[in-house]
Amino acid sequence: MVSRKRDHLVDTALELFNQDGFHATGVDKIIEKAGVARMTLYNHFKSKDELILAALRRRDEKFRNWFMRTVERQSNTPQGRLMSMFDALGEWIAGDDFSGCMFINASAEFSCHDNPIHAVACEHKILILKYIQELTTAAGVTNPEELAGELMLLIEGAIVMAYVARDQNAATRAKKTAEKLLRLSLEVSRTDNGN
Amino acid sequence: MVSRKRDHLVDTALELFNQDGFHATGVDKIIEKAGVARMTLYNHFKSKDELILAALRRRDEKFRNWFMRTVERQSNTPQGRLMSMFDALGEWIAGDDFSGCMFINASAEFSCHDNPIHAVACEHKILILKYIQELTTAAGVTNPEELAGELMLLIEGAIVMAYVARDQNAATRAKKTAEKLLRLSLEVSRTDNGN
DNA sequence: TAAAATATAGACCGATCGTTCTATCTAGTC
DNA sequence: GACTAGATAGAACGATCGGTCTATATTTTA
Repeated sequence: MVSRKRDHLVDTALELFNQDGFHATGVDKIIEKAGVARMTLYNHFKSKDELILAALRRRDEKFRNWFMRTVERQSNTPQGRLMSMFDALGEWIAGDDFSGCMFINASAEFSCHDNPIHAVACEHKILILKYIQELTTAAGVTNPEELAGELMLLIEGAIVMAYVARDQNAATRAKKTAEKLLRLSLEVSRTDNGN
Repeated sequence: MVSRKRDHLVDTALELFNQDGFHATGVDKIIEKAGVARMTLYNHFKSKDELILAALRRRDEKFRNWFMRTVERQSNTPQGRLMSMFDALGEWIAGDDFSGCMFINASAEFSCHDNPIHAVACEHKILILKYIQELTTAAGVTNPEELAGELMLLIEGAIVMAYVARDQNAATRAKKTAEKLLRLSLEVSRTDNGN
């Protein structure tokens, strides 16, 4: 049996970390909100850092699942899905509980690259990038990795501008730009085939 | 006379905040590294938050000055300068003391948008964007605001990918992408003039 | 129903947090 | 040389931090 207390603890911590940050969220607040005894936390996790890691891993799983499912529900073609990414992005950003990207935030608070917390954040970004690469490859462009890297820059940039500078149009602008870049990649692709 | 103690305090705090983050940097560490008495800090600043604000304001001033000076030294034409932005970006990212963008990091730790600290971060991003808009306008494209917004996304995305995911090529990729977008904007511009 | 595992409340730990106070000392001004 | 403003070291404040311990209660499993 997988402990429901443990799950609930991770979910609660996730919410608080997302809202207020990692250092700013004390253990006391977490156990109080979770309605759980202090020792229950420490029986499931060696330390607060371990709880942070567990929360980030859950976040990674939930977010990527939601992202991919949303993208793939909105469109059936690879090209369409590349564009749908930015609709999902916009939906996320417009949500009430949007507090930026938890992994960017985690990296900000745990700057040392050797820190496992930073490593999990790094891994998350790489997994997102890999997913985009799958889509660009399926779209049949000749430079799938290049295009994926470009779209990744747009996504991360939009997250930052939406969160830090409260730019309401960040996702829309990113999408428009992505359309231009996709079109360029397809033109190159067509040219190559025509040779 | 402007207090040198105060200046030194701000510089020291700036360095520590950049390295280790805001919550993780205690007042004790700051005064110890600055070689200054505790009350000297509290005579110049009402609170740690005020010191954080002062540090961020100095960072904004120093960074923007360095950025604009570097860009304008490297090229004389508006178009060249738009591209030079990404060389400066790459130089910054490759530096030993690169710990991501302090303003993104500050936003991560002080998530509430009403917080003056978050507000300063927001202002910084807007000022950078305005500078890019000046360059795109001078470059004579028909969509200067649009292009500036696009380039801003690329810059912020590159910062994030370089810091979170340790992407060594983020600035280079951003530059290549920027070249494509600039070319598109110039083509549109030429087309418009030709009508 | 007995045994084993898990959760509970709450006291307690030492460390650190940001902040204040005091009393002494140093530097610059008249 | 007297006065003033600023800086000093260091004790002390209450609050909170992450983490441990214990003794009791609840649940799960056999």
